[in-house]
Amino acid sequence: MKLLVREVIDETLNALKASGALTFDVIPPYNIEVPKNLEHGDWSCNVAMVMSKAAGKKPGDLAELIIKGLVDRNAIVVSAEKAGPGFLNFRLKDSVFQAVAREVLKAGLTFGRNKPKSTGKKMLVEFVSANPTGPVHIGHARGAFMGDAISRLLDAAGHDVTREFYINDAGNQVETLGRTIFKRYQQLFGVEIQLAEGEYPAEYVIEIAKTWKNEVGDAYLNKPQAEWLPKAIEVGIRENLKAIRSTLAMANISHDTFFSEATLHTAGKVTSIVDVYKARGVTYEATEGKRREKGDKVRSEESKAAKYADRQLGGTFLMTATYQENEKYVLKDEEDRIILRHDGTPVYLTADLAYHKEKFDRGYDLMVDVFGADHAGHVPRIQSGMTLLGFEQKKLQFVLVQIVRITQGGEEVKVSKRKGTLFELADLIDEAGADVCRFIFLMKSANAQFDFDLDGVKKQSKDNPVFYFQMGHARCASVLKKAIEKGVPFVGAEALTDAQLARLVLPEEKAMLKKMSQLGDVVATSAEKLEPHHVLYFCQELIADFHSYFTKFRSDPIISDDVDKTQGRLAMVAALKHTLASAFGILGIAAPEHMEAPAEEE
RNA sequence: GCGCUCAUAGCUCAGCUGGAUAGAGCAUUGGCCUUCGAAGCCAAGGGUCGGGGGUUCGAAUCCCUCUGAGCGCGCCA
Repeated sequence: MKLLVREVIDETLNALKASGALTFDVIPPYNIEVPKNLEHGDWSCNVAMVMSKAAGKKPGDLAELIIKGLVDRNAIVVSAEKAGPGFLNFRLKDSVFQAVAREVLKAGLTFGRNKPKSTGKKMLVEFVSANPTGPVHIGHARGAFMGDAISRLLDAAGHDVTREFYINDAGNQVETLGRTIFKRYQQLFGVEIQLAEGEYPAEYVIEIAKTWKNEVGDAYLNKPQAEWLPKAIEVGIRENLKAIRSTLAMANISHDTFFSEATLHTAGKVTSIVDVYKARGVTYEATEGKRREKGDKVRSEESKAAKYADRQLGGTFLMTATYQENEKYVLKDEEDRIILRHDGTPVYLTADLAYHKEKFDRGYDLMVDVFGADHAGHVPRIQSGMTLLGFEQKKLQFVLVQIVRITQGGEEVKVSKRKGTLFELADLIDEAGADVCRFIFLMKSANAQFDFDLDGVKKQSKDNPVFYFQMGHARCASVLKKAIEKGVPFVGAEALTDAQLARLVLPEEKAMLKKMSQLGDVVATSAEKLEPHHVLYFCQELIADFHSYFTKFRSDPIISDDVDKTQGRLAMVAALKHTLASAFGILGIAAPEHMEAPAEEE
């Protein structure tokens, strides 16, 4: 619908240019939007204000010129007016609104989406990537739902999307896991054990030990560490990943690929990336923390750098901060980062750089990393590292989800893996339902910090906005069902006549049709910005309009004795149902046909 | 101390690359069910968009500055 208006404006401007009435090079980007105030027309355009300078005319004069010379080949415009500082306000024929219903019905559940993989662009979304040392807990939840929704959004925008989970299955943390599992394994044979600082006291480790014992008996009980440790790690990662996947499945989230950090090491990709950097001349050797930094940094005495100073023995550094082009710093990082310790072993960053190089080598048009805000400091290092390899930085984008504070009874619930007091995502979904959890996380933009109130989501009440949404869809379904019961089922898009559609003339009906027509735009801009919440708010407005319409015309119901009017209105309801279902699919929440009445609370 | 993110109604949050009178939900108050779902609707109250400068036809939106909050600042991952 908006495109039709754009067509009129573009053609008008070109015609004015051809006739010499107007001079400009190209039409600058301008907006066509829905005015807040209905009196300002159906669609409003700011082109006259935007073009004012380039055309050398006042916005008002330009607007009048456009209105006078309007080229409306499809005859869609009823009126065009100049308003305010130079807005162009258009009113369109009813038939243009009515056509939206037909368009939606034709597209069905894919309305508002581009054809799958039609853009030819390959995209990778990495999200969750929880350490395989324990279950998915509530701290991962926001990133998990966000990453999933972004994937669905990019998919709906017509891109070829791969969802990836990066498994940190190398390094100290999985070794600690392995040691803890072995201790629990020993314990199952009556050995007295004592967990060390940093080891995992939680229940699930005992379960893993039991599984292991069931599989191998006492085979590893008296073996040396060199034999039991790799085995314990293997079992631990396997079992934890199994649990992670099943939790994600509960949340309606799935990944296409699981990428193992360990394979980077075994394939030699971690050491080889160091060689690449060395060959490019962007590394240097330094000792005892004598790395280079931008300016003089003042660190507080309690900083971790000071705390672990005795472990900082120097090694090979990458110029993530001090690399220069034309004697200017071009990278965002603040200090250079070590990539090889003094004994030649790589650090976590080194593997992560190798991982991101791997992603670039796979040839994606866009790579998205969904991180928690506590990893924000990691971003400039990876960006710098990729720039130093000559990769295009804007192909790699980071979505940082802010920390979620979990509260219950007004008090903060701490999420701590180490202490075994973790609040698992699986438990939350059990209690609140997957759609509710997903919805609450997707309601906010990634940048917004917020408190997640456990008491609120557990209640099936008005605190649960997802019910409002699903009710909107269920109500559409209910109306269509009622029509069947009353013997006047909706005839369907094919049999629907223009005369029937022409009965959709109420301002409320036109407003809903106009809004429906915008789903494609909302999806496009949301995908562009990697912000799923716009789709959610779009649904909210549409549903509010429908509820309001439904109530207002209670005495002039959708289903009446007037057959043509009934069919016209049913067409709109069916279109609305498809629009909502399509949008819900992009968000990943269910579109139920029916909802149970809530339990009465006394 | 430095960096990132943020500050909008009593609370939780939207506000699209600057646009016309700043919105929604919850909460509060008052209305609306003999009819297609009242998990709904209508109405009211509630705002110097954290403070101050700047950019221009026009700023919640862009720039600077101050204040306040969260996160980060390890050769852990």
